[in-house]
Amino acid sequence: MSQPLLIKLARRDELSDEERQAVEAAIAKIDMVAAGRELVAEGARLNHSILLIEGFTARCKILRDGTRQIASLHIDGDFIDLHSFVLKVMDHTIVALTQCRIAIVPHERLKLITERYPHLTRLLWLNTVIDAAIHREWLVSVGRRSAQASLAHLLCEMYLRLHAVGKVTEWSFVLPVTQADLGDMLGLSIVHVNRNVKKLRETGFIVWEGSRVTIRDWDRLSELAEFDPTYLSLNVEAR
Amino acid sequence: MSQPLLIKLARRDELSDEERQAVEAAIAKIDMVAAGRELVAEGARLNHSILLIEGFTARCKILRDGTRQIASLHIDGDFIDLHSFVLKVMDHTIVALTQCRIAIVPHERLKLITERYPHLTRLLWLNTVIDAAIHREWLVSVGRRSAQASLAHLLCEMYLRLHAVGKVTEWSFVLPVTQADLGDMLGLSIVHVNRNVKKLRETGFIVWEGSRVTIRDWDRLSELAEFDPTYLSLNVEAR
DNA sequence: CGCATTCTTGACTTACATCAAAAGTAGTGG
DNA sequence: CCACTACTTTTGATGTAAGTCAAGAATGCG
Repeated sequence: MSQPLLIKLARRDELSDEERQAVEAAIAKIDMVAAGRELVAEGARLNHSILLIEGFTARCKILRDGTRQIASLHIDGDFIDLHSFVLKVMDHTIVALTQCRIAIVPHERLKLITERYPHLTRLLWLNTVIDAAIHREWLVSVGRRSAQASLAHLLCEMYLRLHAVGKVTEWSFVLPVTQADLGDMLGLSIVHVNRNVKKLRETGFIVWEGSRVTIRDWDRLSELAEFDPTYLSLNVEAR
Repeated sequence: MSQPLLIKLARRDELSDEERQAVEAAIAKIDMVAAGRELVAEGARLNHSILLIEGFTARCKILRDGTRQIASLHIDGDFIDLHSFVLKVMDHTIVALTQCRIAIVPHERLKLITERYPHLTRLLWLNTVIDAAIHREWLVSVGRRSAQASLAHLLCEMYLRLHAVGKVTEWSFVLPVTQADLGDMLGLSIVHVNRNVKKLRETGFIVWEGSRVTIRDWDRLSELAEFDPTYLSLNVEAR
């Protein structure tokens, strides 16, 4: 149960021992990857998927003029390119924001899971559907929320997701992203991010020093962000 | 094979007769829904999924102040809330933009498919993963593309998707959305949409009269949009 | 210590929003 | 078939959130 993916899955539904073993058995090998490295390249044709065991990665699309849009952030236990199992050709890039420990899972073994473990298959499917729900929520931020509300929303999301895998202590967590990265997530310029982080700090709802964020007033922060955690599906259900 | 979902699946991988029958057998009943009606409400707990047989629907999130963000548009053959099969509680709303013919598919029958037809399960899974890819592409539009490029990108996407289910004749298709809807898709105001539709018309790459769009210069339109169709996975592969 | 990022702030510009109102289009019913 | 209403499209005038350019300060790293 050191495997954070198992923690993550067990947050959504009960897992049998057999299913836990099936997940462990799917892993072919473990690798370390340095910060800044590209884990998956857009256009690549893959025969394995990557499971993030520890670290932060970003799922992004890069435009011709060099600007980029980050579509989601991933943390311990996220099956970051489970997509490639059915997509075959990747439509986006995945980069490591920090040093990462990853597990390589051959598509052949995932196929076996779909043939033998329908319930586990549904839970993995759920994982990709939650990713889509996160994209939708980000779309709302970029399209309709103010810069300040978008930042607040991101902090609420990361707090809950990190909490779910045990990476929060006393309302405090590490978010190793630069303000340039934040701009690429929220569709904003660096300067505008900087000014709105400042405004958010001035509310006193959070303390944000370096890469450490501490939430001081969850109620008012989530109110400001109009945050509703439903999309993260953080409840145990028979699925 | 009247079922447009089967056309859509067959565009991505070969389907056996048994699988085709399994899809047909999953349908419990067919309903008609009037334009403007809400098909699925945010927060609803469902025990069936909806397959769109004919019509246009929008997947959207509604904010407190009444503004909304549309996260994707759906057409004939889209399994519009297959998500709910694993999510259980919906995080967004689905509205009918036109009159729609829909099929009701009980979750019980989908569960049976996951137990008996692993390959068909992977194809359905692929459907939800393509939805996520569409969200990502829209995120790029809203976050990083100009209003004009975003509009052009949307037209390219809808052209290819409608083409894939046989709803295009000679570069021409019907897109029954108002400029207010377009604003909600691209995170823009009605006025700004109107001005950019005008600019796009002036390029001569398209003709857009009422709800009918005709593409006159695909190369330059897709160039303007920086459109890459990879994300739609419109190729047959063993999945 | 020196170099490279990242953060911060100021000055100025621009894409897009808001407000307002006219003109076009479509559906309804008498 | 026309009159009525409701919605949609279009345009102008003006305001504002966010972008760009630039440069100094802080931070971190070899």
